[in-house]
Amino acid sequence: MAREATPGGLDLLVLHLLSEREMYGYEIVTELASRSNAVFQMKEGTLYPLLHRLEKEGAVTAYEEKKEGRTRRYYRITRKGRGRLAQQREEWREYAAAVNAVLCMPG
Amino acid sequence: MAREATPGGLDLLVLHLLSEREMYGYEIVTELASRSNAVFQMKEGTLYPLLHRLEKEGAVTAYEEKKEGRTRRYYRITRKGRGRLAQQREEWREYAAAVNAVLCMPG
DNA sequence: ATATGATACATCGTAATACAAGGTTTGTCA
DNA sequence: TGACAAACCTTGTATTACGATGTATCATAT
Repeated sequence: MAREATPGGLDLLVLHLLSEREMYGYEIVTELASRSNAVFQMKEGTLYPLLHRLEKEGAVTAYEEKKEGRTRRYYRITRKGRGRLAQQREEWREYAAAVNAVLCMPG
Repeated sequence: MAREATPGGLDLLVLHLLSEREMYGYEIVTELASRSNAVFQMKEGTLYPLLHRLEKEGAVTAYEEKKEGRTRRYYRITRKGRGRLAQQREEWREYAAAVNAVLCMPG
């Protein structure tokens, strides 16, 4: 299908969380689980490569900080990242509507 | 994430169409495009292997028929296929709700 | 008469994605 | 002290959808 349609795009979820506040990797995993009522149980082997990729692409920046005795790597969304987020949000909306249309399900 | 959650599952869309009536491959492609307002433009390189897999798994059966001068391979959903359809429909519903929950979007 | 494009099937190689499995360090609590 | 949670990471692997390409038949336009 249209590649952009792939809503497996975890980018969308991660970028959205970071658009609300800075977070570190492990926190993203737990936050996703809690907000989705445990539907999303993102694995670390999925998240960390994803964050590194987003950083390389300039959608997020990162810095390390020691907090509560732990060294954490915090991520902050960039202007570019916000642009992508808006676009992916729209793609998700379109995709979901299309699936529901095919299934004859109400939005 | 949860593997089952992957709504990239085109199986869902294809099985749903076949649950309404028998269809042949090429028809599925055009039907998906028309119902989704051209959001879904499934490629033949995607569909045919998918149908073969569904057949091997016993979710559909197939038979060839000459109609309108063309030899077509029609697919019919099986009981097993209907079971899977119901399950995937539920998974889609759950997945979409979870995404919307994370994004703070209304259903 | 012939060329083009739509119909209809198919396969093969490739890129992206998420995961499983494994590993390290530090802190907390029994 | 030992176990477990927090927090980061990498490598290999399976799945998925796609691009490219191929074949054959039929309709339509030139």
